[in-house]
Amino acid sequence: MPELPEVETVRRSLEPNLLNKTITEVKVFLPKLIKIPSGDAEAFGRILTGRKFKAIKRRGKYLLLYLEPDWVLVIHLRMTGRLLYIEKPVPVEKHTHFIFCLDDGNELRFHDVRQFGLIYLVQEKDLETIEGLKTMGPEPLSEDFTLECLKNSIKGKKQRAKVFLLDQRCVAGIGNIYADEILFQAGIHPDRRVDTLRDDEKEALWRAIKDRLQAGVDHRGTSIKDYVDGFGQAGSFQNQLQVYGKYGEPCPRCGTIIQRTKSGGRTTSFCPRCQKIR
DNA sequence: AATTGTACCTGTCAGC
DNA sequence: TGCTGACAGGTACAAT
Repeated sequence: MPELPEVETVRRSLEPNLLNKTITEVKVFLPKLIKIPSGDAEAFGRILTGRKFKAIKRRGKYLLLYLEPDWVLVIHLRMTGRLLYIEKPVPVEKHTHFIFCLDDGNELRFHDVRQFGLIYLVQEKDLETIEGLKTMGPEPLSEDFTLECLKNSIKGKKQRAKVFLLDQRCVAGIGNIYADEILFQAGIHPDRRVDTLRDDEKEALWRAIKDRLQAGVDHRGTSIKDYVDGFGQAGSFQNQLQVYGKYGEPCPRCGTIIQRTKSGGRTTSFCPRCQKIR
């Protein structure tokens, strides 16, 4: 589910509520989601209890909750994960797998219908033991992500454009929705090999990556089924989508029927006229 | 080394 | 009203 804009929206909604709060109790209902320390709910709860949140960050699609003095609770929401700050008494739902009780009397809950979410508890010096974080590509909304940076990332690769965008080692945080929207805006066919892109096309791709992800953040994410922010609020970027999930409908730019294919095992929607393979 | 397939789960929706 | 199969914002791992 959540891609960079959704995870960033969750981060922003949680940050003011968690900063300087202390965890008073941890309830674990599904230990298998704890990857480090592997399935160990007892150690997980023991280490977290009594610790205070000192920073709430994001890297790609990972949320990084920093605790004093040097622990990091790393959470990946995968497809259907939700992190919710609960202020009023709410019954524990069927798919609530973790509850972090806070010293303000409120709770942080992790909820995940499909149970794909991943949770790690590591010390700061060990963040790189999380393979996905260690190999993560550049952060696309940072100032460091220049056109040159994208060109460097493309260098030596022969992937098709859609697969390239979905590969977290190439660029961080892009998933199936934003990949389709980025390629449409850039006018690039999803099956185009990245090593055949001209300079002007690389620049269009770079601009579209920045523009579509920023637009997603500005609209507080895309809520199609499950995604909500830390307050349970939906985003609105689903109203701005041009091609994602719109196969069979006319292209908003030229009216040609949007086609559907598979790239890297994922359903892909694109306009065969605006996104020529060339 | 790079690519493709499969596994992990539950829920929803279309078609019969 | 079932039942079945396809599909869903993702990635880790095995197989090729």
